[in-house]
Amino acid sequence: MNSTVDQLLSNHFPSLAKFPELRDEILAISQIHTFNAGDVILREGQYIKVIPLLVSGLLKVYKEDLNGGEVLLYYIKSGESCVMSITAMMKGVQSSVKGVVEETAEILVVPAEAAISIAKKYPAWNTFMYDLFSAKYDELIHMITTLTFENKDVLVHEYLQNEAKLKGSNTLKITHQKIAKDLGSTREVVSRILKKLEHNGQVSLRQGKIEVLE
Amino acid sequence: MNSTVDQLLSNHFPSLAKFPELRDEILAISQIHTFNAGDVILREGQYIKVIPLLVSGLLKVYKEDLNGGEVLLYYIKSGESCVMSITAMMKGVQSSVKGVVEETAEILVVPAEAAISIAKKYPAWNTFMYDLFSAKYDELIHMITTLTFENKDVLVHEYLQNEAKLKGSNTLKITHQKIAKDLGSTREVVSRILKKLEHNGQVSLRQGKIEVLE
DNA sequence: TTCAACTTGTGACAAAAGTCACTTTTTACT
DNA sequence: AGTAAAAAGTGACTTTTGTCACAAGTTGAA
Repeated sequence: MNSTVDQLLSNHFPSLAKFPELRDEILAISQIHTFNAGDVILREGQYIKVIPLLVSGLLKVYKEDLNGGEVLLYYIKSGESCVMSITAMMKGVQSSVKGVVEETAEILVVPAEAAISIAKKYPAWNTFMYDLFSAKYDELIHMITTLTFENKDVLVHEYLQNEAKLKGSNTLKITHQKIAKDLGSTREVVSRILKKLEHNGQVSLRQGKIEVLE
Repeated sequence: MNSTVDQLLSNHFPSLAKFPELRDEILAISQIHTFNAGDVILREGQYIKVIPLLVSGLLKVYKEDLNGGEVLLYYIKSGESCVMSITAMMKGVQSSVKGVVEETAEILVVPAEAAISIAKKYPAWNTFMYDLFSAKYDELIHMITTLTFENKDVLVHEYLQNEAKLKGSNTLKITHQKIAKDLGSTREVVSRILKKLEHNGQVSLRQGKIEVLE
């Protein structure tokens, strides 16, 4: 029984699934849920009751600003979990970020208490988390260097390249307004940068659609 | 024997020291070293051979830019360790950041292999690391929101407040040039912002010295 | 097809940040 | 006291980013 979840775990979280006891324990206490694009699965100020293991789809993690703005911090893709949920859970504090489903996501949901007990028993779980922490640190630090040393056109370009890579398509269905919101900028600024990128042959623009050429 | 290190561990890392076996294991394999202001104890591209536990003093962690610039990412203070060292060590990759001693630092040095084996045996070690990861995440994310939503004057002001807090004094011995370098900006820009802050009564300026008033 | 909603374009301007060249002040030392 | 080095001030200018107001285009549904 439960062979489907078993397979999902083996396919998408091999570093966890290769330890039979750990795998069995996760299978015993987790449930699979599907969320749709636009669903907000984690809100700022919310307490962490579950740890998500993303089997398929794509999430975006945002930090909200006081004045209604928000910045995209990083993505969570298949085979990953939410580092901010982990740390908030371990400390028993509220989430300081927002998690939004970008592409229909199948999520293996592990109850928080179970995750804590697993973390104590299985080094592999911690190793998995360390790797994840590390990857997200690198992303945050890269973002800081881009914000510090580069102009917005680099920020926009890297955003588009990231989107293309994570969505597995160079043709993005996205508006200038959405890009501006993700980057904490304004539509006009993004529009002008996109025109510049198009002029440089880096993208090709159509209404509601951007093709990433390089 | 070794009662000094024992005390340092108990005083500065209570969450680790309260577990006798863990404490003894750390004492058995760690050494205490003193570093002076200006010492670079971790370089970009360097492999991680030790995990530092900071007993006293203050470190600054920088990300270097291709064009000779650098940004201050966060501080490491007494009772903390270096998260980037931990993650780089666990993954066996080179350091992507630079660690510089800001104030004379006593550091308990744990060999990397020992740290790995400790992490497997003692949940408390991992809990300590999770807390640390969490704290540094918060700092990085706050930096990203400041860079995204605020002007440089807020960045400079927060920098000064941080320096004052971490150094335990509202009178900072620092030049405009140094601030500019830490923030990845230029001296003139920082000088003008400082003048503005002084005009607002938030700081008081003298050559090579800044008093943080609020 | 025709309109309404959404999306993008654009010019004019303001504000913020960076650059350059040079002066003035302060400090530390002979 | 005199002086060189370091630190800070400053004006003029450029570039980048943000803001505002409105025009023009695209799209999908009635």
